[in-house]
Amino acid sequence: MTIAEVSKEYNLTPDTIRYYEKEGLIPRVPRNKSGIRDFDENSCRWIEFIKCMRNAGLSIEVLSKYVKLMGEGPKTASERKKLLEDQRDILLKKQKDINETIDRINHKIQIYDDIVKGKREDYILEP
Amino acid sequence: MTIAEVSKEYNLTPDTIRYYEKEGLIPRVPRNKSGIRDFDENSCRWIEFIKCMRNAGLSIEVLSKYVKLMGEGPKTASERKKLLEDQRDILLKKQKDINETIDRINHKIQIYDDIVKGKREDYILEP
DNA sequence: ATATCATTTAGAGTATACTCTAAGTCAAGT
DNA sequence: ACTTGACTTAGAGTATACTCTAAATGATAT
Repeated sequence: MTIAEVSKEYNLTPDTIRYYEKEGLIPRVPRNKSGIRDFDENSCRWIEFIKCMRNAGLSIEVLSKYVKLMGEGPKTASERKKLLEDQRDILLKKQKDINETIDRINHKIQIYDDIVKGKREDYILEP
Repeated sequence: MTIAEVSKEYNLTPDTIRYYEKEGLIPRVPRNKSGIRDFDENSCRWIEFIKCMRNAGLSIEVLSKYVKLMGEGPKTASERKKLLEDQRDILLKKQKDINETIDRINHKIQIYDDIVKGKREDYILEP
């Protein structure tokens, strides 16, 4: 698979994919004789995995560290576990923050709905 | 309330608070005769609100827009409602992404736990 | 009166994560 | 042979959100 195909498949620009490889977010992608990347299934799985993690907000630095540990073999398993636990805890916190914010926003939407329908007066400058 | 007190109360640096005011994330804070900010209850409520929104990931640009609309009075109520609905939809998507990622991470943690306990072999370079 | 300390501003600097540019290589089509 | 078009690289540029610096001002303590 060429970088253009992978780009389309995962909706990431070729630049981003190359950047991810350079930063070590995905292990070295196989190349053909002229040095052009030829993504195999494993590379694609990595890209999908990294995209998922990035969508949730994990940093380039953390993901790079994780891939590095993967490359160092079984002896890093417990360190990888710790890293994932830390990131999960951060995501659980983020989940809480987002839930709280959604609730507040929904409450405000309700108020604006009332205002728009003339059932309520608008606020002044209060949040 | 001085900026130092507000900084402590909401765990934001004075620089960040000044930056938020400059970018219009909070309406103009009252000043004393020598030009020093003297945060009243309304300013504090705004800061708490903005902090909550920023924690959930709403951008400076969007929040600045929202505060600007607030300042323009009741006629912008429906525009504000639309803005909040858009942001809520983004947060709902983010929530989904995070849930998916937490599930995947938990699954991996389980696998690493087995590996660390010698119940399973480590993977090679698969995500 | 003077030193100390918090505050103010404008504007420069930093971190993160891309995104673009320029110059070059290579395979395929005409 | 030559153009086209996709790919390559290093490195510069951009967007976002702070964070720091420097110089000035004002209130308080000695």
